Amino acid sequence: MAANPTPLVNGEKANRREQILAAAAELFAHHGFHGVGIDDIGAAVGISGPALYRHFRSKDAILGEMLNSISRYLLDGGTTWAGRPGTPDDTLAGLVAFHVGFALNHPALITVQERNLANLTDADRKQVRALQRQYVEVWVRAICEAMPELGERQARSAAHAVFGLINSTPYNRHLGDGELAELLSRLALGALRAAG
Amino acid sequence: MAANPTPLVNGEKANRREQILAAAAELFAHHGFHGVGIDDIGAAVGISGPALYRHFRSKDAILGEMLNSISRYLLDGGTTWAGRPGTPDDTLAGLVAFHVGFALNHPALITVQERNLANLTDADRKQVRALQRQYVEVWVRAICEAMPELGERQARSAAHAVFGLINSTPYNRHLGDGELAELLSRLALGALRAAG
DNA sequence: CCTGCTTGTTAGCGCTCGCTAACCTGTCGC
DNA sequence: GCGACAGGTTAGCGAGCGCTAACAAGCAGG
Repeated sequence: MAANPTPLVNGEKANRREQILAAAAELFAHHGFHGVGIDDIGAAVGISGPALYRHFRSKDAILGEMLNSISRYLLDGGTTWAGRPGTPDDTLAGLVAFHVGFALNHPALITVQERNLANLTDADRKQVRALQRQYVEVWVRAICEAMPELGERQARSAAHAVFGLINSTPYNRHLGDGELAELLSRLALGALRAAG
Repeated sequence: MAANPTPLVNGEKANRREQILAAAAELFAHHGFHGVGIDDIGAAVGISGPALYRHFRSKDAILGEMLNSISRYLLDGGTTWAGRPGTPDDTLAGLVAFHVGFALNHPALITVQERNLANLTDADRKQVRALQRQYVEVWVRAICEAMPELGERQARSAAHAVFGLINSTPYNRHLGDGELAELLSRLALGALRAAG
C-alpha cells in the first residue's frame, strides 16, 4: 500500500476543523445560521454537541472563520488572475472562469456567504466586508479597463449583478458541471459586453 | 374632500395584516427567519408581541403568506407579460422589465424569497415551489421562443442565472433607481443574447 | 508507571423563544 | 345603554438553544 493519502499520520484529527467547517457550511446553507444547532453540526461529523468547543471558541467563531476564509480565497484568486498578463478582455474572462469554478465546486459556501453576513460578530463582519470590498474592486478595475466608456459606479453595479448571475449555481443543478460552467461564463461575459 | 383613498373606513385596522407582512419582510431579509422574534415584528408595527396572533395563526403562517403572495404576484405578472402580442424578443424584454421592476421596488421581498424557502411549513413550501416552478416555465418558454437553438435545459439554467443577476438589487444601491433598472435590463438581455 | 495533554463524553444551567391564558377597552348594532 | 366582538395588554408555560462543568479514555515522554 502507498502512504496515507492524507498528509499527516493523524490525518483524521488534524483536519477535524476542516471537517467541521465543511459540515457546518452545508447545514448553514440549507437551514440558515440560526436554524442549525451545535448538536446538528456535531452529529454531522460523528461527534456530539459540545465537543465542538475543543476546536472552536463559539458557534459564531465557526461562521466567522468560514466566511473569512472564503473571502480571502476569492480575493487571493481574484488578484492573481487580475495580475496575469493579457488583454483586458482576457483578464475579465479569467476572473469569470475563476469565480464560476468556485461557485460550481462550492455552492454551499456561496450560499452561506450570500445569506449569513448579518449573523457575524461585529469584528468578523468588518473583516469579511473589507475583503469582499477589495474583491469587488478587483472586478471593478478589470471591468473599467475592458470597457472604458463605463463609469466606475456602473462597473460596480455590473460586478454585483454578475456575481448574482454566477452565484445562481445552488439553484442550477439541471446541467452537468462542464456544460453549466460554459453556459455561465458565456452569460456573464455577454452581460458585461452589453454593459458598455 | 374626496373619499378616503383606502377602500375601507377603518383603513388603519384593515391593513394591519399588510403592515405586519411588510415589517416582517424587512426583518426577515436582514436577520433571517430564525433571527427575528415575534416581539421584534410586533415592535416594528407599534404593537407588542403576542398581539400578532390576532392576525396570524403562527409565525410560520406569516412567512407562508408572504412567500405565497410574492410567488403568485410574479407568476401572474409573468403570464400577463408573456401573453402580450409582440415578437419573442419583445416578450423577453417585457419579462425582464417586469422582474427588474419588482426587484427594484421590493428588494426585501426578493431577499426573503431567495433565502427562506427552507423555513416554510411542508405544505407552504409545496405551494410556493409549485408557483415558482410555473414562473420559471414562463421564462423558459419565452427564452426558447426567442432563441430556438437553445435546449430547454440550457434555457432553464439561463433563466435561473438571469434571476440571480436581477435579484442582486439588495446589494446594489450605488446607482439611482432609474439608472440601475436600465443597466440591469441591458445586462440581463445581453446575457440572454449571449446564451445562443 | 505515572503524568499530562488532547479530545471526547454527559449533565445541566440560564436564557430566549413561540405561543397560550386571562384580562381589559373602545366601537357598533340593536 | 348594553352586550358582543375585535384587537390590544401582561404573565407565564414548556421547549430548545449556546455554552460550561466535570469527568473519562487514549496516548506520549521520561
